Amino acid sequence: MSSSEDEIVLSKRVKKTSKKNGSMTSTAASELDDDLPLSQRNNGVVKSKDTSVDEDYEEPIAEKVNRKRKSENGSSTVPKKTKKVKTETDASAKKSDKEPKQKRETKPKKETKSKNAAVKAEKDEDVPTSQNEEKDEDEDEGYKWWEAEDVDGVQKWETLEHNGVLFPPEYEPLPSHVKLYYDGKPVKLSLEAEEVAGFYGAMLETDHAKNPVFQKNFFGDFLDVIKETNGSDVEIKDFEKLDFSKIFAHFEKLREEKKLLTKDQKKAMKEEKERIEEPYKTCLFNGHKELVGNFRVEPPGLFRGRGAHPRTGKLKRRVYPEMVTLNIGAGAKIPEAPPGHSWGEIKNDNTVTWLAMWRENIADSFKYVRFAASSSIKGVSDFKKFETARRLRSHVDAIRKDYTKMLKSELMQDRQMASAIYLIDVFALRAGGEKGDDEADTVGCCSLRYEHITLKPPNKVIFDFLGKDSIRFYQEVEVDKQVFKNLRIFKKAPKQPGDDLFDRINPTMLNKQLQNYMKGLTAKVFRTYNASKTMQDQLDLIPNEGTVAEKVVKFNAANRTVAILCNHQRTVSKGHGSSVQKINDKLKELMWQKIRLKRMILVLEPKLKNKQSHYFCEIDDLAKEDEEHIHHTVIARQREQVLKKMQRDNEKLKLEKQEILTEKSDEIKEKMAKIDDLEKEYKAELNGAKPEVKKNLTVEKLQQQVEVIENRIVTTTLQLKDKEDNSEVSLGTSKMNYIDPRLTVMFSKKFDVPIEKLFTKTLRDKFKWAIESADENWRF
DNA sequence: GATATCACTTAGAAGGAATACT
DNA sequence: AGTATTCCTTCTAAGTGATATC
Repeated sequence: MSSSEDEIVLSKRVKKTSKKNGSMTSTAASELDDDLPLSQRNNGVVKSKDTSVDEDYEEPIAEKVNRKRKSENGSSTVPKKTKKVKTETDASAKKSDKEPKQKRETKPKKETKSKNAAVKAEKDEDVPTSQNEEKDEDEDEGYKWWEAEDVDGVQKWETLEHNGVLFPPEYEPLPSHVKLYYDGKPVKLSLEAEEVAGFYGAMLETDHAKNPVFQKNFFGDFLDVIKETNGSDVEIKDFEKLDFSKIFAHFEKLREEKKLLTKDQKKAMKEEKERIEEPYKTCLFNGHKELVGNFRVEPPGLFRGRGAHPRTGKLKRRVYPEMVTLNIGAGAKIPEAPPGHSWGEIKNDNTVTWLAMWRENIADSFKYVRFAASSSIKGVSDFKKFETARRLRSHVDAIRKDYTKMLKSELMQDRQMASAIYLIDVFALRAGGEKGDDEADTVGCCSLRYEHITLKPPNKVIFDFLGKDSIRFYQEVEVDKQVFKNLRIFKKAPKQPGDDLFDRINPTMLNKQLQNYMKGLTAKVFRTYNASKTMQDQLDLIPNEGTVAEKVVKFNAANRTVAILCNHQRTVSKGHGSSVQKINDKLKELMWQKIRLKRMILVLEPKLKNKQSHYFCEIDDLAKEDEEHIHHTVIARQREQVLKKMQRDNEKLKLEKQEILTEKSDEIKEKMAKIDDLEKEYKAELNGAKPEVKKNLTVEKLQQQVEVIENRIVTTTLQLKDKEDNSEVSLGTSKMNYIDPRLTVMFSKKFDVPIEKLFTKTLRDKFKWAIESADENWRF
């Protein structure tokens, strides 16, 4: 492809442009050119991975940036692209381009009022948050001790009581007739091995089970368990020869049976479940009852890694009480471990917020049992998160100005730093920490590699990489000229595919840099800030008019803009393609119905065709083949309906022991004959015959019917568009994590939209603090 | 001062519940 | 009334980032 060509062209351009740009830049460029990345200095070519960043370069930056630029006028040097890129896909967002220069606040002081309100609301809930009140900007006044103490997170609670965790039920063996087969022969397995076989068998029809890596990992671990437990009477060598179909069928059957339970049975089961869960659902936190989040220990199973995860399919082993550490108040009663077991460890650590913890065997990391999202402790930290993002408002101009300047620094490291911050700010990239070989290959800003961006002069960049959860990030955008130049330099030979673009910086350094601008500022704060800022801007564009439903639609459109900014996607549901097709077919059929009605009108009053030519102009729009196709589906559907009804009737008749209807019964024959007639009629119409008009119909009645159909066409079209727009965008994540909930509350109050329409029950619980503190004038 | 450890937030998939459709 | 579709919750994987440790 032309990409290598591009590169050549580009590197030529580097020299040219840098010369043109006067002495400053040209020195910079030449310095940058021979300022080789460490990885290359150390060992010739080698792949990236240089964690040893040259510190000589670090010193000057830290110094330089440390200065706080309070006196800055704050005129934004930031590229307007920010907006353009974000909103392009959203029709309703178009206008936002026009007013990005709303830099209302001159002084940050304003926010104190609403903030205090929020703090007050929290106090009503007895949230221990004395520090928050002071957590204000006012940077000039320097270091604030209480913030530091806060960040240290010294003490998170005074007292803590809970009942431990709920373990998953023990393994329930398969019935004796359900077996795994190998090479056609039944296999006798130990219970442990059978359980593992069951994990795979149950998911036989999923995509996971068809993934070769998943299969290989599963198979390896399965064999291990067999070996460990002396678990098989047949030597199993070849995965392909394993037949799980009987096991799969068994689980299918169980699922079916569960569905068929009566209402009462389901209710009884639910109550039983509740009863068992009851003790674990809540805990006592500083004497208050609080909900616990994930009190259930994760059951064993096969690890479902996302994307191309090297370990997907591995056996996630059962967790026993001996592996679990409980964290509980020193004076509290220690819950009893399940019979025959004991806890691994008991801690009384009040500097952390988890109630229990265990080590997981896939990545050897920790799993925690924590408070629910609605708990006060989570609420406080959520509140703080958004307040930190809000504080960024009064620093962001200076930060943008500074990194814009730093884009031209003579130090490679500074240029990388500035460019990275630019990308994080403008395109909402994540920080991008280093990842290991035993994880999926995904990247964020700092871990972007050569192959993840394509440069198209003069300033177009195409991003194409897999981000968190292996979600693809694909965007063609225009960037700041200097950023473009820098990216070109970062890609310069000898760098090649596989090499880090940003080989002089990492998230730790980047965050250190950001803290120089503002305390508590890290890369992720930019996502929160830009998401909430975008939401505020989008909400500002919505006129206060229309029905509640219409306003909700507009709110969702604003929400969608944010989701797109943050690249929150969902995989297109399995049936999406076909359901779009369905709606399209429905639309065509509606069109046909409308046209047919209009033809009928003309049958009654042919003169109208010329009198109201506009109204009738579309009657010839339908292509003959299309019409024929529609006729066909309509007729087929009617026949099907007759047969279906027959079947239903037959079931009743069977119960009553009466004679069963068949296709030869008179009743059915009669119905079918009618449909046959209709089919002939349609055929005749296709060849130019006039449609038959029922006697009682008048022009007015027909016109009314046309109107009804037209309305249905409009709503169906909208529905289709909405479906397509939303098919791969997930609104929930931004609503839950990025959009300051007080914005939603503000919208609810200002636009008289019940909060229930905007927040689900869970979100209302989680954001109680916001619902009670923000009013219709609240601003992010 | 690099690396390991730990604790926390953010994320989409899956499955169940609620609602719409016919 | 039964089924299809959408909405919501649960689950747990996958990030970020601070700190402890060697």
